[in-house]
Amino acid sequence: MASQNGSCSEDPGKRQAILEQAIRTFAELGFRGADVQIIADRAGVGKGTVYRYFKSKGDLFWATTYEVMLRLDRHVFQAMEGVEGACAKLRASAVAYSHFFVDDPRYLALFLQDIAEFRGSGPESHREHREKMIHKMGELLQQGIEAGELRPVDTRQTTLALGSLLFGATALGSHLKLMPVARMTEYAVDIFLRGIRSDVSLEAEPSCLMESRKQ
Amino acid sequence: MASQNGSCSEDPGKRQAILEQAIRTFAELGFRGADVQIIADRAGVGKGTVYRYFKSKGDLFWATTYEVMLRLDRHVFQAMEGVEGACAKLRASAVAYSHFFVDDPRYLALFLQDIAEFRGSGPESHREHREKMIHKMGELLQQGIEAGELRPVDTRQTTLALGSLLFGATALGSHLKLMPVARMTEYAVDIFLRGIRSDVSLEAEPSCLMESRKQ
DNA sequence: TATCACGGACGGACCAGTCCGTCCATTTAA
DNA sequence: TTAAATGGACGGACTGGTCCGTCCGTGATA
Repeated sequence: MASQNGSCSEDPGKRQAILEQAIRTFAELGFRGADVQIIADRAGVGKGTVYRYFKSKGDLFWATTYEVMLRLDRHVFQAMEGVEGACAKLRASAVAYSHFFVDDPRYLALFLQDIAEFRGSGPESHREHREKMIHKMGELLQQGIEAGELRPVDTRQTTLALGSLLFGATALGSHLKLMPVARMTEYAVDIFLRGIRSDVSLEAEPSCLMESRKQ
Repeated sequence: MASQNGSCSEDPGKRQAILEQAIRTFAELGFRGADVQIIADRAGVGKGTVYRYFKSKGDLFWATTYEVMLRLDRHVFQAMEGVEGACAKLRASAVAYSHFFVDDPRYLALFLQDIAEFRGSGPESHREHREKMIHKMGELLQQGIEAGELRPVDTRQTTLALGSLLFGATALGSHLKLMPVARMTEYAVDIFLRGIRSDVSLEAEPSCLMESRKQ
């Protein structure tokens, strides 16, 4: 994923410019559809220069998905700062997650490319980072359980289930256009939360789903 | 999606053979990676023959995704036959859904191609069929609500949320290989069900998630 | 002048869709 | 019943175009 460097001196600004245009171009045209020449043109460099900073087209692609992973990570965990309570934190993370992809659909396109084209394979670094994010979410759940706000669920499985829900809602929602993604996500997360909340917590603060019973 | 026919006589068997090999090849190599020549070779016909049965490579691709949609539909709704109760039916459909893609990963690859490459666009027929499936699931939820087994949730939104969960669990699960897909799906659906079950139904038949409280 | 980052022309591989000659099944004529 | 004629389904060579990765000439810098 990293630039292979060798002995040449590299300009981080130029590297970043190429990366940024790669995100844009891969998202628009897909991995195969994206001509490296276009990325070079957009970044204002020659094609040879692209190959100086990145070993191959594939390498460049991995660098872009890694970059987006980092951005998603920052975005989601920043959104949880200052929020109190496990349920509220989870909801905040879900909202941030869906906004991340709705605000910039290129990111979603890139992730889908990754999965569709490369079956989510990719360098070890990607896997490691993913594992780190899963772990962080797991800890958050654990705190919620210890605080009595959540039932004692399996934290890893629950994290993966929540991740699946968010990914599915975002991917399907964005593409099938059956309903606004943000609303869809919030609704789905509410159901999910009601499913993992402790009964005590449920009585204390009924979810919006409960309210619909009045209808 | 349909073969454009014109005035030539067509052999349904040959069409089916081409379609079958197209599923296989698109799944293995992706839309762009799949050479029509390979599909032709595998189906035991000439390349020209492929273009006799399908207007273009894209047309052939739509025909394959439509075919898979039909199979998924049959598979899921067949699994619900003879099952009593809304929750049990939903669980059965979820299990069938995940099995459909786990048993034949080509189907998942095809769907992901569809979303990644074509942004879920595609002929009107696809949209219509999808809408029909959503409607059928919605009716099922409605029956569960009327029977008092489920809380009075919005059936369409809930269907979409469940669909998102299933899709996400299958797609992420299959590719990230973090956990067996079937187990992941069952777990996620249990959480989901607990979130939409009526309290009465919950007391009567505690979900497996409840049991984990004993730990 | 020597060094080196850089750009872009180029080689070669690959592929969608077309088009024409072949071959087979069916029909007509003897 | 056999032989010739006809039409159209079929195969695959071919064309026009695309795109990856390399390599070499150029211009900036020290």
